[in-house]
Amino acid sequence: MAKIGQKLRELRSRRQLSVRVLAERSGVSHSTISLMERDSVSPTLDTLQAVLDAMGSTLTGFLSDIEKRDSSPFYRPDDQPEIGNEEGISYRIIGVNHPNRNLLFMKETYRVGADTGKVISHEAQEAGYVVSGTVELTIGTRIKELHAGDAYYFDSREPHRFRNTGKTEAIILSAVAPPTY
Amino acid sequence: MAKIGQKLRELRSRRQLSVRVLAERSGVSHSTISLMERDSVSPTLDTLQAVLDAMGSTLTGFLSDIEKRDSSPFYRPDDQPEIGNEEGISYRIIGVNHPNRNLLFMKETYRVGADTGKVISHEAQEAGYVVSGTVELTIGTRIKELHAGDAYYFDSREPHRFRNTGKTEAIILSAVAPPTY
DNA sequence: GCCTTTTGTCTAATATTCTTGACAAAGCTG
DNA sequence: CAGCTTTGTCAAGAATATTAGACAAAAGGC
Repeated sequence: MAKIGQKLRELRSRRQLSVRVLAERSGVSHSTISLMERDSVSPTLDTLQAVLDAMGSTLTGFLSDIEKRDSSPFYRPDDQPEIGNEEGISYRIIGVNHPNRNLLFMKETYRVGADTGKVISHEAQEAGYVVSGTVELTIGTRIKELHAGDAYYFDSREPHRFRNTGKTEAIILSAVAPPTY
Repeated sequence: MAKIGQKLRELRSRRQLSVRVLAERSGVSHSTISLMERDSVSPTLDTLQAVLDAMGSTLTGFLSDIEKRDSSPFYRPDDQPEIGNEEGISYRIIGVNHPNRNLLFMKETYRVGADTGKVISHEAQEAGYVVSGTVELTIGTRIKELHAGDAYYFDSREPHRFRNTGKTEAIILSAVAPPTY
């Protein structure tokens, strides 16, 4: 359960509003507000928005404060969730907890023979560094085999393809921005 | 109902995840995800967060995109919600829709005789300009009567008090930053 | 002091979200 | 084409959020 109660009450107190006045102004019942402030419910997006509206706040503004509060800047392996799906390819994200991220940083792992196939992404730029293994990278019509120490930087709009052509697992550290992701 | 469905589906498609895979990974049932993507429910904060987590996204990042989409930079009087409470005093906020606001801009209206009483705010700075009317402003131990054209700038930590000492309604335009508000 | 109003919380009933399981359509395999 | 898997959606029940109303405690008013 997201702990938004305290912050919610702070906002209300600062405005010197009673639970009931805020209720009437937001169109949400007084009991719901009371419950929310004590973290005994996980409010619906709509009701939370209604309450924040009535106080001149926004979901984004409000939640970014909340998320900042319990976000650590350190990420051990366990804190790097897998976001990919493809067979034999792992994308582990660094910085999940960062509220308003404008950078997607990942650790990519390719099994022997793994292949992304042709990919065309949204508008963004992408850079990476091969930590270990061998990866054949195709960008548009250009192909190159990259080894540990090699790197790349391209526009995600161009069709691109990663393929592990080596005999061992390949590891890449990469960054994408902006992360409309 | 907040229209998050489309964006949610975008995120999922981009990762080439099926509804069911995302369901398993997030711990949220497949049907719920389907419902969310078609905007037929207003999800709970918890479930939305769970789904976003599974895709390496965050509430803030996700919602700021959503709110950006339908936020107009223009605010007519009707779009300037009242956020105050005190008798005879109106605080109308400019820029409610702006997702990640770091400035609180307000139009304050004081009826004849209206008085805020002594106020001590959180850490912030505050500036304002008297548009019309007469306002007696107390900051710490300093008192001054301000008329149309006069202005002020002080640290919100200092106890302050606004009082309409004129014979007409007084109007102030003010700004506070940061708006932990 | 006594009355009234306002404060936040709690409870029972209602409305909504969420889940489990079933369904048809589309894609794949042979 | 038949059979199998995977796709997203739908329907009924379980779980949870939300509401209306009652309650006690605190705050004024006189």
